[in-house]
Amino acid sequence: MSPPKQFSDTIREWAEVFMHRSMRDFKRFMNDSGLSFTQVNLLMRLYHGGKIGVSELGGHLGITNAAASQAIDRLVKDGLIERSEDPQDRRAKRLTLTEEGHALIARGIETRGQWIAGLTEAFTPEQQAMIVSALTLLTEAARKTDE
Amino acid sequence: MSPPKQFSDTIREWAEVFMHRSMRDFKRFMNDSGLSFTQVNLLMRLYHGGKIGVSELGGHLGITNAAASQAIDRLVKDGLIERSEDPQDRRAKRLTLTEEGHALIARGIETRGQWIAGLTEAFTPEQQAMIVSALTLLTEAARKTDE
DNA sequence: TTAATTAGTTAAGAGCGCTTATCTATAATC
DNA sequence: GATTATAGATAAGCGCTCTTAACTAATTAA
Repeated sequence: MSPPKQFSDTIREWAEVFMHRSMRDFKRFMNDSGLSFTQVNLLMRLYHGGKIGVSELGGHLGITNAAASQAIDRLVKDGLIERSEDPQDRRAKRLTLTEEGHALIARGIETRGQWIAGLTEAFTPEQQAMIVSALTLLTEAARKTDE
Repeated sequence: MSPPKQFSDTIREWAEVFMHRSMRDFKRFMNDSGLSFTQVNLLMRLYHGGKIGVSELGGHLGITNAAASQAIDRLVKDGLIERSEDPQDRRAKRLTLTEEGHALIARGIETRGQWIAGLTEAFTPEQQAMIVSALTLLTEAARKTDE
């Protein structure tokens, strides 16, 4: 097999397996936490950081600011988000994860991490080191494209 | 930093960045295709292969057979799934992706693959080779745990 | 200071996706 | 052949999530 073909095949297979797995993980997380896809998405965005308002958050999620406001409402009631006035601009709201909300997402990420860690257990230390190097490169590159 | 700490940190960071990115990808795919999370999940399961019935499919998705039946109904109407009688057991249904359904999911996987491929472009050939090796190992290991 | 803009909320209504309960049809068991 | 079990579809109903439209309040521009 020629090198470029091997390269794209590898990536495609990886994408297939991991997309499939990711769906299962998300579904499980949604069921366990009782949250919708949009809600998890929203919490994730807040976890990822950066000041963000209601409308902008809705924009990222591809929904109207009305829908975002309602979704946030429910998450505030659930105690996962805190919504307070922005002292700089009293029209705007500051959205932050509560301790509980932060812990919830952290747990989700941790669970996913454990799965990967479990995958690598059977490998030799050399292989594990290689995987760590590769994932480090990919993570850095992904962070850069995150704008 | 001690080696084991570095290992778990690498995995956790990777999980964080890629979970975040995966959510965005799924959301975009859902919006573009006009499908719900459950529907994409369902199509993905069929794409992944293996004979599977309505109830079992629902079980995998964590929903009742009634819900699965309804979801399938909509996908059949959309022309993404074919539902035919199983000649072996006429109570059961054979569920298969139509050409259109298959192409839709393949396109989603392809898009994701392109993103990864784009990430690696900036790397040296040696780094790319390492990433390919690492992903190959991870893909194989993940396939094994997929039962 | 008045007018226009911006951030967010609220209200009404539509549709989706889920549940339980009921139903039909086929298959397996006695 | 009669009973029981299984696969799936259908119905009624509930709650969630989205939309558009109208609203309040704060900020910016004229």
